This record gives sequence, C-alpha cells and structure tokens, in this order.
Amino acid sequence: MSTSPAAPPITRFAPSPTGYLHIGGARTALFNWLYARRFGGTFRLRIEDTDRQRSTEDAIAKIFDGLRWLGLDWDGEVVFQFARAAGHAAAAKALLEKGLAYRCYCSPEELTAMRDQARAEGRPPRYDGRWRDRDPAEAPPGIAPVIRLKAPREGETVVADLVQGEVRFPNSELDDMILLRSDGTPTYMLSVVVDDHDMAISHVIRGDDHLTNTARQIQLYQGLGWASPTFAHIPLIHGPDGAKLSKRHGALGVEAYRDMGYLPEAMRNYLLRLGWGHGDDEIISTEQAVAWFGLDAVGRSPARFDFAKLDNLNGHYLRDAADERLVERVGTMLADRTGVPITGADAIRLAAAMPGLKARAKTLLQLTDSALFLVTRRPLALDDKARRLVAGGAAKHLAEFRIALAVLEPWSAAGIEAAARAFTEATALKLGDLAQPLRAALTGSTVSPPIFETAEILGRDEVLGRIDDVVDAAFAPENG
RNA sequence: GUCCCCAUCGUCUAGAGGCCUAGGACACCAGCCUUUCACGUUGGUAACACGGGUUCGAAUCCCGUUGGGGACGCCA
Repeated sequence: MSTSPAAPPITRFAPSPTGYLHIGGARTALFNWLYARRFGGTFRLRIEDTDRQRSTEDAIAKIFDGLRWLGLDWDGEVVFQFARAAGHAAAAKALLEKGLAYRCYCSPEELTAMRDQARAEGRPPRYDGRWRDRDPAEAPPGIAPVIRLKAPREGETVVADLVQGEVRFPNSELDDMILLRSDGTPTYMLSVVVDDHDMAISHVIRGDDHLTNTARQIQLYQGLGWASPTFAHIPLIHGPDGAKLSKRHGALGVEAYRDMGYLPEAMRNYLLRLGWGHGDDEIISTEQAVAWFGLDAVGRSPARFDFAKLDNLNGHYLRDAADERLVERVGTMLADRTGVPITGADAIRLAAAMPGLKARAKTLLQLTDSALFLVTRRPLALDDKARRLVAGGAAKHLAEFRIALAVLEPWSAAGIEAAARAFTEATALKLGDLAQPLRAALTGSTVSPPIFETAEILGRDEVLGRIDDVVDAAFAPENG
C-alpha cells in the first residue's frame, strides 16, 4: 500500500529567511516532519541565507517561532547555509577542474540585454552559452567571472518524482546555470545540492514551484558524481483567487494565524488536508497523521485556502482543548484588552465559564470576545439587541424576579432555573420572556452560554447589581 | 513566448474500468433539539471542463481543445 522508504528517511525544511514563515512553507515543513516521523527518520532544518542582502535575523527568529508554535520540532542543529559557502565553492572548483563548469565573463547588463532580445524575438529567455567553449584568454580585463555549469545540451533530464511521477525536461530547455557569482559566493542551485548531499538528505519534499529547478539540480548531482535524493514536489497552496499564495501575494505568516486565534493542532489538521487525504477522514489528530502519512496519497492539483473550513476545524479543537489551557490564553488576551490583569474573582469566573464559552467559539479571538462580559465592571453597556430586550415590560419582570433571586438558597444554576420557571408559570410568561431579558442584563448581549449557569458563575451580588442597573435605567425619569 | 504541472459539488476531497442514479466534509438552505447562540441531529441545493477515441462497459486509460497554475535572476 504505502510506499515506505528503504531506510529511515532524512528530510529537511529549508526556508530562506527573507520574511516570515508563510502558510505554504508551514505546510511543506509539516509534510517533511510527518514523513520523517512516520518512518522513524530525521527532520532537519536548514536556513538558506545565502542572499545576504535580504536575509535577516528577525526572519530567522520568526521561522523558529513559527515552527515551534506549530509543534514541528526539528532534529539536530540548525544548518545555516551561508556558513557552508566555502564547501559550495569547492564543489564548483571541482567541477571546473573536471571541465564540467566554465567561467563566464558576461556582465549583468549583457545578460539582461540577451534576455530582452530573446523575449522580443519570441524565444525563451536563456543564456546562450557564449563563454561555454570560448578561450579564457579572450576574457575582457577587469571583469570578475561567474562560474557556470556546462550542462548537457542533448537528450533530456528526467525527474522521478514521488508525487508528480516521471517528469521529462529536454536539456535544450535548460541553460548553463550560474554556480558561483562573480563575488565568489554560491548560488542557491549549488548550495542546495551540496547541502542536501552533505546532510545526507534522502527525501526532498518541497513545493512544486521547484520542479523545473529539480531538473537543473539533477544535472548538478550528475556532474558532481553524486546520487540524487528522492524528490517529492507537492502542489502549491493557492489563495481564494486561485493564484499562488506567496509572500508577495496575500500569504500570511503563521504568527498571523496564531494571533487570529487559531490553535496549532487545528492548523496542522487543516494544512494536512490540503493536498493529502485519507479516505473520508476529516478530523485527524497529529498522532493519527503520523501513523497514516505517506507521499503516495498526496494529490497533484493545487488547493485553495479556505478560512471557513479552518474555522470549523478550529472550533472542533477548541471544544476539545483543556479548559486550563484556554483560560490561560484567554486570560492574557482579556488582560491585554482591558488593561487589567485577570485575577481573583475574575479568574475564577473565567475558569468556571470556560466549558460553556469554548463550546460556542471558532477562534480564541471570538472566545475572548464572548468572555469579556465576565470581567467587565458595572454598569454594562448593552448592545442594541440587548437593549431592546429589556425595554418596557421586561424590565418590570426582571425587577420582580430579582426579589426571588435575592433570597434564593442555595445559589445554583438549577435553583435559579427552578425559580425562573416558577416565576414564569405564576405570571403566564414563557421561559424565554424572562431568560432573554435576563441574558441581556447579565451579559449585555443576546448570545451567551446558558443563562442560569452564567448567573451562578457571576454570583448573586453581581447578578442583582446587573439587574438593578438595567431596571434603574429603564425606570429613570429621562427614559420614561 | 518557451517548458512543466493540473482539471470531480462554491471550497477541501473520496474515487486506481463495472460496487457511481458519483460518497464525505466545510459553506449554504429547511426541520428537529432548545432560555439565546453554538453543538448535535434529519433532510435539501450542488460536481466528473469540453471534444474525440480505446473498451461489452470510462469520473477512472489515450489524444486534442479549453481553462487554471508554476518555472524561465549573479533571488531562494
């Protein structure tokens, strides 16, 4: 059934630290992590920081944070690619000595002109190999050369991909790529190949935007005389508009999802289902995913990112989450919101209300919103719908019901409910006629956890006070 | 433009020639439950892009068309 590797696989996630860890990268990391964990292998992290201009410390920190938040732990030390530049250059030199690479003295301007002209003439924009067989003696003075791979011009290069199948590229389509820049630093193409080889990476699982690169990289492996790793190119995640989700195009960093109140386990489940499936299963725990994951079930078509489904999954995991964990998160968020730390009676109320609250929220943000009334100081500001509910006769009923509440013993949800039912029976009201205004008075809203339970949690003094606030406002002279 | 990839409900997907009058999930609509909302539950709307083959038989295989996406940097 599931194709298992001959030996424990070694996978890697190799982001470039030029921004945050975006959602597509997160999924790539997840798949690599899952594959390694599934087959008892190793999952490594390599920071591809060879672009010194654009790599930043901040971006590196964000990648670490993002992976940690997602719970994707890596094995061994993080490899920083730039630190290995000398080794990359050595590989290029070796190729040069074998006659499989050459110096090219074209200036960047010359190359741009070459590409522009090709495009203008409807030809593919590629380097024409003008220095491939030219005598280095003809080199113009004062120009530092780049080193290019002398790639085969005949035949084809085939990528045997675990997801995409066998993909063939005519070698005529692949030009002589640059290995070493004129300043002697290695390019991405050279670095990945050398590093993946040196790190003994067995499976390269990455976005399929790298598929064409793979053909070139295979040429490099061949030139270096190394065996290629196994490749698996997973389809990209697209935005709602169907275009590639990238840093430049609407992709959010994982920390944005964290801040929007999504749980890491929900993210993992959602990302897993984008491009991978296991029959009709939808809710898949990470443990289950580790047991089931395989590259043969990865689809080949791109998927669009859909917040509605993420919300649904997050709601599920929220309901599943331990109350203490949610209390801690929501407590912090409430404190940020109100500027007052959640302690004492507020903390007790929040903890008591959590089971009822979490059943109704899709995100931690919503959960925080819905918990706000618990820690808000009187008098509460009622929203429009709530205000309408306590207008007129309802306030009178509340005032009357308050009398019963004031002497109710013991103070419990069941007791309050019994009192409410007795009250409505005696006054020929429907339970909702009392419960809804009560909800409005106690929570300032028309939506909340079960109101009798909520009343118990709030405590008698607070409940009576909140009722008084509403009743007083209703009967204040200026309000008629 | 050239090369490469993709194509099942709005979205994520199941489907590896007959089990498909195409299944599930999200979203949406209606009902039930109910003190509100949510959960849960019942039912509903909704898809094999198109055209040719191959075959007794095609969502599944082949070709083409169309549509979408990706790659074409001294970025990664």
